[in-house]
Amino acid sequence: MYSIDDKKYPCNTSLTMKFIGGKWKAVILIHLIEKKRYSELRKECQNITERTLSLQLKELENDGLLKRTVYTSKPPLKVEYELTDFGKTLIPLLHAIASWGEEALKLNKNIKVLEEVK
Amino acid sequence: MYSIDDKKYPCNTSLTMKFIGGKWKAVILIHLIEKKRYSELRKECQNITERTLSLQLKELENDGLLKRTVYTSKPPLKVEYELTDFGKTLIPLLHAIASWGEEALKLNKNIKVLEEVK
DNA sequence: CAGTATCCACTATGATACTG
DNA sequence: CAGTATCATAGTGGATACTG
Repeated sequence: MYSIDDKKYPCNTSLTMKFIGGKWKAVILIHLIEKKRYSELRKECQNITERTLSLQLKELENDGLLKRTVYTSKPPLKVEYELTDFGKTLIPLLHAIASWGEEALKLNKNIKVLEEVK
Repeated sequence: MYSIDDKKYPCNTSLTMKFIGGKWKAVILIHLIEKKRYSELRKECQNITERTLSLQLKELENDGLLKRTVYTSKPPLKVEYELTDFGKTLIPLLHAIASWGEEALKLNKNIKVLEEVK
């Protein structure tokens, strides 16, 4: 049994899910394998709202998985996000997650492929 | 862009998280690498409530990841859960998730190890 | 540009008690 | 034994408008 900030995680698996679970975290992390600006990230994470992206980025930063760097002092701002060394240890896992998604596509006939509706 | 039952998933990664995301799914799945009865599973997934376990199992069954078999017609019931062939394709990923949890334990000093309080 | 503020809906999770 | 029913709460996600 483990705990972080008084929340309990019964096993290694639940510990990992604390970091990458939820609807968006893994998606954000895989896009941040390459350092990226906020606006680029938003375009790539289709459907995510600014509010949600912002909240998730903050959590990931607090969890020590990524680093936020501000390059300008006045608007327009330039902010970049990138994985920390700790975050980088997730890269193989993130690739494995993406690969299984591709695999699932072949095996599960309930998954439909939609056209890019722009 | 993919969809399952009219819900949208923008990439492979989000597709995978649809199947194993959430607080408990990955934990349940990794315990079901070996076929197991409901009561065994409940003991092993510490802290989970019966209601939540029940709901999650139903979702996993609907998603085609596991199979439920009832062995008795009257109470006391004997029910076993096991991975389907599709579910078994997740096994390497589940192991990878558990391994990263162990790794994180070494790298992240915010993670505390609690005694088994029983 | 990179967010925050506000308000709201929906989903997930939980506690407890009960049943075929 | 293996759940379901009921009620309650917390967390996540979303729409829209606004700001340093």
